[in-house]
Amino acid sequence: MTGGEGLLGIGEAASRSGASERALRYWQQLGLITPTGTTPGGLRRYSEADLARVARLRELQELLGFNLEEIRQVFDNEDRLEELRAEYHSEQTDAARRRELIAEGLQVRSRLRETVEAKIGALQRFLGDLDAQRERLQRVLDDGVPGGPPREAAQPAGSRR
Amino acid sequence: MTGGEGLLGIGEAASRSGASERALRYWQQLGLITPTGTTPGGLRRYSEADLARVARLRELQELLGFNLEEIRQVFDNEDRLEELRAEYHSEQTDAARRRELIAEGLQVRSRLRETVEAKIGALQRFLGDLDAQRERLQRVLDDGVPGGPPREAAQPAGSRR
DNA sequence: CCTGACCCTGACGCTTACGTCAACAGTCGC
DNA sequence: GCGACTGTTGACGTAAGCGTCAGGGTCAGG
Repeated sequence: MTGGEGLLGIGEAASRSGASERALRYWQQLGLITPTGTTPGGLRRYSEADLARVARLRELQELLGFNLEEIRQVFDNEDRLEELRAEYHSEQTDAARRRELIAEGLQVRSRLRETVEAKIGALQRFLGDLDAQRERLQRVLDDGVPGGPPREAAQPAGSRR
Repeated sequence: MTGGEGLLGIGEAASRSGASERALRYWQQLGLITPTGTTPGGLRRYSEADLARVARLRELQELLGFNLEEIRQVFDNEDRLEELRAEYHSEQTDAARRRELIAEGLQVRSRLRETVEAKIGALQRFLGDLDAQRERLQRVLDDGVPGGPPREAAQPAGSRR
């Protein structure tokens, strides 16, 4: 076993997360992924939570097409929510303040939700166009290829209705 | 009016498509967008069809997150379909051959369809996670903020079930 | 305490997708 | 056929997001 505790060296963290060591260091430089611990000698030690954060980063990057600056904003939001949760748990936080905190958490998620939904909508329009083309070709095929030729012009999505 | 015919100079084409002149030239260099015509002096002249192709390129780029190489492949497919359509209309093409051509057209679209659908699926998982978080917070809010604190750990999508 | 595996910090390189500028050429209305 | 505008081809610049060294330091096992 390599880890003195449950923490991983950067090599293991890299291979488990699928990212490169260079990327992990770079993301740390940007303040995106900070390893939970460091050895006295200055070696990075990653926790499972760190790996989860890496996975999330890659998801935002590849699925949503966010750049690292946008991802930083998302992370800032989520880290803010962590703070809120901490304050939420504090003894000297009353019910009204707690409602505020939760409301803010909801807002942050709602904003991200809209972005995601817009993207899904666009992709679905795209898919709809594709299906329309497919169906037309399929009909021509089913009809035993009659005189009616398949007409088509490559056009951008959103052309239905 | 600028155009001798229905064709546009690169400036007009750029401002109408929303792309830059530089981008149009660059895309042409990569073989992605070739203006329909050129003047005897070598000036590019863009047709409406060219603009549609530009719009499609930008869609693939921004919506699907494809890079120019991937877009080139999509365009190659579509251009192949154009050829197929041309052959389809030819007099000396018999019914069997036509069926083949249509079948190939369907295949090309099906492949692209899968890519798009995978992406939509991933985004929907993402959205589902987001909604789950929202609902949990909302419930806590509706329940008048009881003792049960909102538990949460930022985790990658695909964690439902 | 020593070796081998792992890791550190610069620092420069590279790719994609254009932006920008220079120097020159084509087009069009009058 | 001239001026104003528009366009052309290089060529170099740039920004993001890392890759890839060099020249060391760290750590666990024996």
